[in-house]
Amino acid sequence: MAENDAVTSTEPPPAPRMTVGQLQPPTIALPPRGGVDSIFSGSGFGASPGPMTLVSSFFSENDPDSDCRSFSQLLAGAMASPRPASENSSSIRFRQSRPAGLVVSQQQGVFTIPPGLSPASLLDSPGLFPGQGPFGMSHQQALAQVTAQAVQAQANLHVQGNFPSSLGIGLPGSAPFPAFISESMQQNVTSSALDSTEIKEPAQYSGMEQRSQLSSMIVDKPADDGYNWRKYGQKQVKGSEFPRSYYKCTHLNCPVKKKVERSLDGQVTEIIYKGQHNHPPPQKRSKESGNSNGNLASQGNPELNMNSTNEGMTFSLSRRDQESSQATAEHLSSDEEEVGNDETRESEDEPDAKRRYSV
DNA sequence: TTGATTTGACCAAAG
DNA sequence: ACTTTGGTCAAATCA
Repeated sequence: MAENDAVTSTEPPPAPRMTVGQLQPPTIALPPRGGVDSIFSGSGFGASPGPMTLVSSFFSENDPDSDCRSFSQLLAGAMASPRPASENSSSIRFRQSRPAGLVVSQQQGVFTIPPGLSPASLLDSPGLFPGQGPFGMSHQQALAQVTAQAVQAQANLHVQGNFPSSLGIGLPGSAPFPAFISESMQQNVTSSALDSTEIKEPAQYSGMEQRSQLSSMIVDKPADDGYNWRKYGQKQVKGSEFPRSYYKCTHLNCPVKKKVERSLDGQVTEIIYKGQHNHPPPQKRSKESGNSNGNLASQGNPELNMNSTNEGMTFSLSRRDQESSQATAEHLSSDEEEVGNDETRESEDEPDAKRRYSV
């Protein structure tokens, strides 16, 4: 499965995911499938506009080469240096990247942002920008910048209504984003902007202010999916140190599923949504609201990343990841060991996959 | 007692 | 065609 050295644009039909980690150009390639379209235009409900929009906006907007630091760029910087394509492979992604550093999935096409995450968290998270950014700015600054841009993008989206998807936060599962955003986005969701495989958004945000706003927003509403999920499986993914949990939307006919990877601490390293909700999110906080994936974010863990793709969105990055990333950045060469933190310790203790994460 | 979670096994897809 | 890995199922367990 890791073979896509190229961009995930051609990810498998099921759930194309975009990962941020990629050092690739900010452009996010969406699956040919129009998943995005479908998502947005498809079922209006949960179909969430993807957070990717948001993210994508920053990424795509900024050229990798351009001076603007796009999220991806920042990430890239954090990652230290782009790894060979082969490393980008999903399998490796975790190995090196994850523990190492950004949880941000290195999967191509998937880009992650802290999901429940609050941008603030993001900012705080050293993982993204270990030490100092390549650009000379501290990772926090970089994050701030990125966040600001993201926020801006979101804001713009809202206003424009074209971008609905970006905030997709409404996402299928629910986006870890601020509820209000999610809702708004959902309402505004339109497929127009998302039709194209590549989503680009201008990132012209002045910055800090927005960032503050965004942060506030996010902080206020950590990520709540708003949907109820039932766990139906868990598996240790090969390149990952953390197990992946599989959830289904408990709604009657809702086909939506999501994969959540959590670190030992219970922090979500990555969340991938698959499918679209056929129903409106139970806005009331169901038990799930705080639990499944969203709960992670809700839990207040600073770590969250979100990736959205046509059908699926991925959220990743966790505090530990960030931390790890930091460490990783420093010790890129030692891939898995980088995570010398709790997780590592636990991992060692329970090498096997079957560890349970209290959810 | 019911529903959710856990966990090993099975199946399918991809390499 | 085989091997590996991811995803899902289903029985057992727990709350």
